[in-house]
Amino acid sequence: MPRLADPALPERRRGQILEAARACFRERGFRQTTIEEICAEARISPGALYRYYASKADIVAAIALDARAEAEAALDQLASAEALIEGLAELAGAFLEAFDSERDAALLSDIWAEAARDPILAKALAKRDKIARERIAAAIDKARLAGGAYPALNSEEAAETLLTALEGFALRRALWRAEPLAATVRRFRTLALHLLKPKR
Amino acid sequence: MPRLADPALPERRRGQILEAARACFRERGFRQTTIEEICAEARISPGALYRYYASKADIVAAIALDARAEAEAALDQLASAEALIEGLAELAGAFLEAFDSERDAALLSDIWAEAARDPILAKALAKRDKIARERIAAAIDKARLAGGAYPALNSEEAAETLLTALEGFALRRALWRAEPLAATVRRFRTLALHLLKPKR
DNA sequence: ACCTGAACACCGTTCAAGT
DNA sequence: ACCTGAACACCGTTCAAGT
Repeated sequence: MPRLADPALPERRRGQILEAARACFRERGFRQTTIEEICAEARISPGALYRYYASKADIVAAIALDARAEAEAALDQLASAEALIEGLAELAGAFLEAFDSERDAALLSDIWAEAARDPILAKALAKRDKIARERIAAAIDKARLAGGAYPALNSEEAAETLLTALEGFALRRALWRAEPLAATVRRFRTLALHLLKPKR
Repeated sequence: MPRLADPALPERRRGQILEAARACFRERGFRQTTIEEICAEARISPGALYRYYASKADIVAAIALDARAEAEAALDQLASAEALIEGLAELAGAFLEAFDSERDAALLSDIWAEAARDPILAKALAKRDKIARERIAAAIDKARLAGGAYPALNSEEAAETLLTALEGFALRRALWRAEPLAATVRRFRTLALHLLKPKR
């Protein structure tokens, strides 16, 4: 009987559960998959699962934040990008791709629905959103010095408008998946161009 | 015992149920309200409710389509508007307002989450979306003749981008409700201006 | 033809008991 | 300290029985 438990166990279990949940959600969507199914996939009992996550919603929240973090890796590229517009287009591509596999589409709207009634998740999303907004605004300000953006532009506001449109595009793809991803990126690029750049 | 039943009854019952559901959703959100609560509010039994709606999801779908239809009344104003940009701003105001009361915020994301897995609802939303897109594109084309829009603009695509951003703005308000409605409308107006108008 | 409401099925969560 | 799995609570949906 060890006096100290394996200190890595909790993290391992949480990862194990999240991986299983992701697989199930992808297969059947958030509402259709049961805790029992996640448990089976993770080879763990319900009681054990609830030791590591307080609720099913808590599991979606964890997945949601992971997915956002992944998409935001593209923010780094933005800072070092030569051209603002191209950098933004790449950012859009990364974000759209992160939520584009067959079933993640439904996950995207589930996340928002969940956030609408879970203040903790909403706050966490808001925090990530703020980071993205600031980074984009900074990139706009930097580009402006080189004449790559309207001088009079409010960069904070423009950044938020771009993020807003990006979420909107992602949502549409989730529901209707009409066009190839590149076409959506091109639309976003056009928007960014009109919104930010003088002349055209 | 009448040979023919009251032919207005079904429609009356459906309205009665929808009204009750709306009240409950507004109060507690979609997932938190139970069928039993809707039944109590509508003064009807569960069995009777299921005679008129196939499922709880079916009820949200009906409310969703109603709300959209209401917001789209503003499309008529758009056609007759003197100035394109002002017309669009009014349209945005109407749409945002339709989903802006305390609890309708959550309803908005519920609708999308529901549509992500209910093809019937998704199709119905797509149909309404198409109508809005075409009307906006027509307004852009009309304004273009008077020099109110880029000559080279793809009006269909621009219309879709505007709708996309509008949905994105509505979603953000639903989650964070940071700013007054007029501020969001102003953001949307700026976007429309940059996207559509030559010069600025 | 329309309705009632008890019963059913399902699933998220808990907890007494094990090691 | 960590786990199991049966039991509980809740809720969407159905259906036999009424009028």
